[in-house]
Amino acid sequence: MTRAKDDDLSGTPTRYRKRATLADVAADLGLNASTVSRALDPSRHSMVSSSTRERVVSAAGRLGYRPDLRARSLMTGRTQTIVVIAANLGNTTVTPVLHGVASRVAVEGIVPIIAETNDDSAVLLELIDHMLSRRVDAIIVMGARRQDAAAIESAARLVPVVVTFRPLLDVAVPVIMVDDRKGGALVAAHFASLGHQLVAQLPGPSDVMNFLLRDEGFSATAKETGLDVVVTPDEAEVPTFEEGQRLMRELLDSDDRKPTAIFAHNDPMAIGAMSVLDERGIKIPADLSIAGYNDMPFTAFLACPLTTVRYPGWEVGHAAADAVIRMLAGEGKVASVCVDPEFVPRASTSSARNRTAQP
Amino acid sequence: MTRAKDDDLSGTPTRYRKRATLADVAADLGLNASTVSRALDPSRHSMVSSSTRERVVSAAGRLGYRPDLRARSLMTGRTQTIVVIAANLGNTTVTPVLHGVASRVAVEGIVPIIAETNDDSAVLLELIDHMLSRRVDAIIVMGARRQDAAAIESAARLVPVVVTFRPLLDVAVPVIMVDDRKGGALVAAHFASLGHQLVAQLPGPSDVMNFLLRDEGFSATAKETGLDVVVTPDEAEVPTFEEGQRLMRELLDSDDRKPTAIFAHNDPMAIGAMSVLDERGIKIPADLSIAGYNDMPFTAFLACPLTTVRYPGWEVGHAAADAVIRMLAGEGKVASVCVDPEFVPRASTSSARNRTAQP
DNA sequence: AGAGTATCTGCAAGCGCTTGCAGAGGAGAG
DNA sequence: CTCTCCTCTGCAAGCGCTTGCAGATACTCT
Repeated sequence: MTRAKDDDLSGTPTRYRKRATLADVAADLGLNASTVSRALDPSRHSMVSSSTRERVVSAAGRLGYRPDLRARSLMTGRTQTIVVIAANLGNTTVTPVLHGVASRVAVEGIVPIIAETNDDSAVLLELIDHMLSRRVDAIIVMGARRQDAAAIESAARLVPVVVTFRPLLDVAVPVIMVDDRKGGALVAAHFASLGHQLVAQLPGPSDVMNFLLRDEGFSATAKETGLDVVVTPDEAEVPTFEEGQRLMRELLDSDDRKPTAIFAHNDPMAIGAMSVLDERGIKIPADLSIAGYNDMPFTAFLACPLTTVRYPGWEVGHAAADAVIRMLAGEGKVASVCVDPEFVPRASTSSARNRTAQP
Repeated sequence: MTRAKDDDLSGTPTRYRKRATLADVAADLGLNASTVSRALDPSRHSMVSSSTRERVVSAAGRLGYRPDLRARSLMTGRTQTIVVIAANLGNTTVTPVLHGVASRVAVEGIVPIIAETNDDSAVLLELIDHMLSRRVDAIIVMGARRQDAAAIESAARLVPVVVTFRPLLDVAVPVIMVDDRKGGALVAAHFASLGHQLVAQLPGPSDVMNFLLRDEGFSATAKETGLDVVVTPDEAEVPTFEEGQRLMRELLDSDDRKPTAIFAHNDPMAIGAMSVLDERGIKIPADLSIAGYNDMPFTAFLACPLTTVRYPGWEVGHAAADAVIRMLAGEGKVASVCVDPEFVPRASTSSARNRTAQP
């Protein structure tokens, strides 16, 4: 590999302009690079006479000078970068979190960069490693599974790290989470209040805390309110539309007693389940009530508007960013945060009273 | 500002471990940093004896050494980074594009980083500037508007830049686009084939090429097939659910003749329009046919499954990444690409024959 | 045995920036 | 007029890495 910058390009039709350096603008003005550096930095403005400052600014503009952030960060020790690592950007629930993060870090002059793991632990590890090599100032992990805890803690010895979106228990970093246990409880309480007696879940993968907690909250409240829960034989490998279909089919095809209300652990799974019910001519909510989780966009406009639980993503992202920024500022002990979800009843759940006997 | 790295942290409760450098592992082994550097780089492996190579690898592991990519890139001239700047990550259509990009660059050992403009030109310019300062190797712009062309061309003099997702005409960089003109034409042809005679559009903002082209394609084919098009008084400022509602209301409330089929320029607008129709008791497709654009997830499971046009996002992303990578490789003239969209008929459009007279 | 050739390692420069220190020059005080 | 102090600029080191070159071994061949 030759020294790419000048050589590689020289023979090719497309040429990219060489970038002006601090030394270039200094030379242009017969100044020293250090003076130019000071003149261009607002916080060191005052060390330079206003006349040279003006000359520097104009020359920098003329030459199209842009500071090289790599070189700068090498000296300052800060890259002014934080990275948020998401499992899957296609998940509409993550977007508000990203926006919450962006809105918090923007005021610090920090640019968040985003990376995606495709929900693959191996990719997560690689990405963490890569970002450490890149010397990002902090990491927000949005897509962790339980087995990732060790890697996260190890990264946390090097830079501030927080875990959010998918919480982890017993991890030695701040966790910014939504109270999914309460979310699950809300759904169970709703089912109970509608008079259901036999209900079931379409559980997401239990190695993701969110789903485990939804299950716990749902089950606990079901017990308290005397709701009978059909144990679902299987859980989704990934919490998707397709897996929702599969689980719904399994439930329908099993020899178990048939529940009158179903709690799908997220909206895509609920919609998958609804598509199966539609196939089989089972009416929602007349024959079967169904609730989802997350309040995805447009869930209000499905064939049957979906009862769900709103995930307060923006708030979560904001809190997560706030946590890493405080850690960056040297604040010693940064606390974990738990945000409340909000129940959103719609038409897909209804009273169990006038239900016909099970087929 | 003091030298942050060591000083700032020293007094605080949280301490972050100092990172091992090449010099550290060299010192540990009594070697020179250059030897360690060579031992750790697969492509220069062979310049170093296998015994020292093993010692180096083990010492590097023991000390937790991670190369500093900033410093490396300063020497190599490549950051191995490309950035994709999207307008809005909440738009589910962008995700497949991102995945297409990622899948193409991964094989080059390049990590794509993602940034978001919130569809704000000022933010786009800032972001481009920032990424140039960061010395990213290339930029993929996914959220451009017409007025951004100059800034994009100016960036393109420094690094490879391609424009995609929202194409720009007359911009001196490769454009990877979907043939939205054809997409619009497909919808008009569909309406004509169903026997509609009077139709209308809910247009997206015309300073975004996609919408302009959809309009052109739709209008041209409408003319060819003898379709009469009600001129919509207004266009959406942003192509959202809410603007879809607003435009639909305007159309319904105007004194114009009432169309029997509507082409909303994207799915969220179509869904907004549907919500208004639902409010007013207008049945889809019995009273009014409606088509959207993009084939967002779950549009098949709306109250009325939506006829739409699939946006081949993955293919677009892949092609865009391929273009910048070829530019990076010094390939002179990289061509623009135009990918075909795919028509997806569903239940929201139907024959106009047995339509009642207009109210 | 001596010359020639691989093979391996070290040296030092330099990527583009920041920053402590020192020096030049001018202003103000005595 | 001298001494001090302040303002402004330059010098040089160094952040952590790569890389051309040179030197030191070890190995082959005649």
